[in-house]
Amino acid sequence: MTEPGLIELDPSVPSPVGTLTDRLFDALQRAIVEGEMPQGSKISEPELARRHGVSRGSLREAIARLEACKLVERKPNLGARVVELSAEQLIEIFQLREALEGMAARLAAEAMSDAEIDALGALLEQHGQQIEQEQGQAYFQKQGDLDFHFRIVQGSKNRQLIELLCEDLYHLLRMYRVQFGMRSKRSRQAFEEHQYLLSALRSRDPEMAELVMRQHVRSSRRNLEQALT
Amino acid sequence: MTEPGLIELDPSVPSPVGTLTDRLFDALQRAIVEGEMPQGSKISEPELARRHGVSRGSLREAIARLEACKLVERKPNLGARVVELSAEQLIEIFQLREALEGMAARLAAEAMSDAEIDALGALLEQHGQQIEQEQGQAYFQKQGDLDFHFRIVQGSKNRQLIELLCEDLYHLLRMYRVQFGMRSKRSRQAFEEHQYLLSALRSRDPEMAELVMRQHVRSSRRNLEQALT
DNA sequence: TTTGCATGAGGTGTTGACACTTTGCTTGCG
DNA sequence: CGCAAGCAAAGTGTCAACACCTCATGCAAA
Repeated sequence: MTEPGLIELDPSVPSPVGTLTDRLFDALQRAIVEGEMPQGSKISEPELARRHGVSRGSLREAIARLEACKLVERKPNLGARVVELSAEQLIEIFQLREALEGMAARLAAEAMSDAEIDALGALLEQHGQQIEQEQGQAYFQKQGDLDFHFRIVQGSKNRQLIELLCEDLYHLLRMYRVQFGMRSKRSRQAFEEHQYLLSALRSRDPEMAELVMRQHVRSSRRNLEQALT
Repeated sequence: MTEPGLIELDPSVPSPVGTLTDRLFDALQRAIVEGEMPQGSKISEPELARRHGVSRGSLREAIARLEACKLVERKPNLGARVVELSAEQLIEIFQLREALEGMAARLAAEAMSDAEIDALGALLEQHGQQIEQEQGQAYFQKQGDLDFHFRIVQGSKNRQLIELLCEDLYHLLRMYRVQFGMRSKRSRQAFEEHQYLLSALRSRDPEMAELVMRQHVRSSRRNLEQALT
């Protein structure tokens, strides 16, 4: 009954965007990050495939991508397991971040447009108000922290950096945050450091931007190391 | 006729180590890096599967891993292509290296054992002799350069760094080297810089090690930028 | 001649089934 | 009673076939 040249847009079925494997990957990534699939739990391909109503082939491709993101580990003939998060690995990731985001800040100081920097300033102002009003809401702060770092990385305009941090590492980080229930009390100090970084960007000072960002990430790491021992 | 408890080791059939997808991945990775599959060339799944004598399912899993390594790009319903290498991307990769290997050197200055540092010194001595004798053989030098950097990264003892650099980025780098036919004339200077780094490691000076490594990578990048314009 | 649509071939996305490996349990022997 | 060999069930690795999409070729109409 549908006109052959017309496209049906049914809002109740939210456009099946992308391939089936893509959607599976997104769903599983979210499930793992949110902790719905516990750390170290075994992944049974037949069961998962049945629960999601797809075939094992598609599922296996999605799992392969998850493996590339370091969210699952697979051993030949033994199957896949959700990664086990250790304090050591978290430290290692923060060392990575110190190097990568430091470089991102350095590049951003030259590559970001004035408009982007202004938008970043607006975001920070908003964060400041949130801190004033609801000091208990550490969750939003954490999300805001990631937003801030996200924009710096985007501002570097370095595609390698962007993909590496935004499509792999940040998901891992969110997973740690959710599962360790991390809600640090340095939100005020972090907010100040963010403002220092904004100043460095406004001054178009790459050296200073990198220095501040590295110090910022390093402080977070030290704070973690203390909390984890 | 074979003893049930004995394992047959037939040298003519070089031990089918790992899964079929693993071997396919290795073979394709090599083929792409060596340039046997030209940049930007389309990958026809049926044809490749037939040429390697495997099914499309296994091949697709291997391709998915190659995509994670940034060696191929895939668009839904359009298929996979070998990546196109651009000068801009190469620059971006060197910016990544500056940050990552700088951090690796910093960590290595504290984490490497004395024995590892001594072995590194021996390797450098060997490189020095090669430079004296056969100055035309830039190929071995390049391989040697990668060996050197490889050991530093291993020495950082940071698993995230090691996997990221040694299992993904260095393959991309080798691809650029092979396909751009890069044989720089800074091998003597690079050799000197390697020796400075060794000194910093021997002194157990993380700050200095990072500084020297970053300067080293930055010099390579500048040299490239000049050669590519 | 040019534009537009239909049609076919090739290729990708997805599926269900088969073969081999691992694992836990059972069974028989020391 | 303990232990090793073997057996069965579940799970992974691999394959061949089906469904849908894309692109190119050719035909028809303006």
